[in-house]
Amino acid sequence: MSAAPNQRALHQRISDDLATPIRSGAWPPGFRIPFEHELTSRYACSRATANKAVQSLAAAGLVERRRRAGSFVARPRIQSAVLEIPDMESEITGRGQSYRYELLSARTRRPGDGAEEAMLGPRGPLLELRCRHFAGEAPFAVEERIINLAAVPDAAAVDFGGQPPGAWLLAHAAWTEARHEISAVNPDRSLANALGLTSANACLRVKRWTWRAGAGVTFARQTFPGHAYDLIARFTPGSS
Amino acid sequence: MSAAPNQRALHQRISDDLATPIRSGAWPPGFRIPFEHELTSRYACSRATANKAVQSLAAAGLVERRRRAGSFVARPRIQSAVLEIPDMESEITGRGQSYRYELLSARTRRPGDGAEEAMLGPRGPLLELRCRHFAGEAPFAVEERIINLAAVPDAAAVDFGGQPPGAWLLAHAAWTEARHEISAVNPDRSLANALGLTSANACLRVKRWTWRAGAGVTFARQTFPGHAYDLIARFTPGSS
DNA sequence: TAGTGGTCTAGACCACAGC
DNA sequence: CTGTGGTCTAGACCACTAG
Repeated sequence: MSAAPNQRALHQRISDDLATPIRSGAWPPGFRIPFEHELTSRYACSRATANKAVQSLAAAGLVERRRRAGSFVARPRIQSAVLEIPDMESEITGRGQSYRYELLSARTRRPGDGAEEAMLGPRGPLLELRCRHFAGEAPFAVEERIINLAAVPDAAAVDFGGQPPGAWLLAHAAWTEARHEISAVNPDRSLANALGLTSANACLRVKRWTWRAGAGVTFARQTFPGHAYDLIARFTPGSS
Repeated sequence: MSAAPNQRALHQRISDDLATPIRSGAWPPGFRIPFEHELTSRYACSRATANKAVQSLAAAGLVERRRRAGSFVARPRIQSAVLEIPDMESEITGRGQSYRYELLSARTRRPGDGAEEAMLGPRGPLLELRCRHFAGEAPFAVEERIINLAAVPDAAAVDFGGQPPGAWLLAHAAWTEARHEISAVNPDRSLANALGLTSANACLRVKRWTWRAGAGVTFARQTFPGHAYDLIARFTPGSS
């Protein structure tokens, strides 16, 4: 006995056994799941193990625990979901299309007073890039990016004609916090032109700021033709 | 000794103490955090407690654990973020604007073969609603909704002129799984009219499907004027 | 007040990956 | 082979709350 998890830890098995009827709906919200002491006898385990199993369900939002009362199936709340933000290249190749990347412009400049870059906080000289991603022959997105060279000095020497800034940054600039804003916009003339659209065509815009240790690392504004791209968000309580 | 967590559990304190230098960036990705046995002596606790502290950081994605090697600060991966999906009313009142709701149409019909409702799976008679949410005097969103009466029979008797379907469903129809799609669209004439726009104005569209026990509960398609609404998504590793 | 979950311990064996 | 994390136990005291 004791640790002998050939396949699956016991606490994991208990947790799965409890999660199944919850996810299937067999145990409705408010249903009282077995007490820990019941689990200890049912599974012939210590209470620490039973506790770990139920705790993990609570952490996943599947159950709510109340002292003296027991643990109860939680009502899913609609307030959040996990948004998948795939890498541009894998998103495109995942659809079976060929991926191509093109640098449109690059320049170094001093920090300005735009609201978007101001969210990065104090910043040094900035590398400003404009590039385009293709899915097959069709433009898939235009990406406008600002890199804070004070936070990522190495970026100044990189040739972003050869690789997308997102890929390089992912490998070379760790961040600790990120924020995204998702909106629908009518592209301005320059953007519409780069995407092969008119400004009457709705576009999906994703803005992303990343910080490290409170200092802004980079800001990206990606614009997708509305007909070409959907963001997917899922919420399955307790993906564990 | 033993359980005496007046304020904060010891494992929580250890976890916080470790998370601080990670989040601040003082400990960079790849940095080896203290071994469990070091924590047991530093905090005068058992290994189970130290383990629980570090485990929670691993669950939050802040650290990666490797046998025989130790636990290391993880590199944040960009692939997902938490999307906040606020309730329509609280979203509007949260901006200091008054909220108003209006039912445009309601009818019961047999299931059809549309792709969106087909995602709900097998379904009985459907309640089809069309309604409008206002922020102050301005239309904020049009919501087109399908409710599977086989899954939520009570909905047939509800007066949705008085309350938005989302609010009623939240209270009366639990779900176990949800999926969202976010896109940018040009509204058709009817939609543009309801929103006080033209079809040249980009709109943000959120589609949401919810299921319970594998059976489709409801489908909602919300359309927002692009200039009026942004979705926000955050990723801060280990919000614990 | 009784009983649930919350937390902790001191020890143990095991699996596995570095060395 | 060594040492780390992974897991487990048998017991304990405490905090909170439902009744």
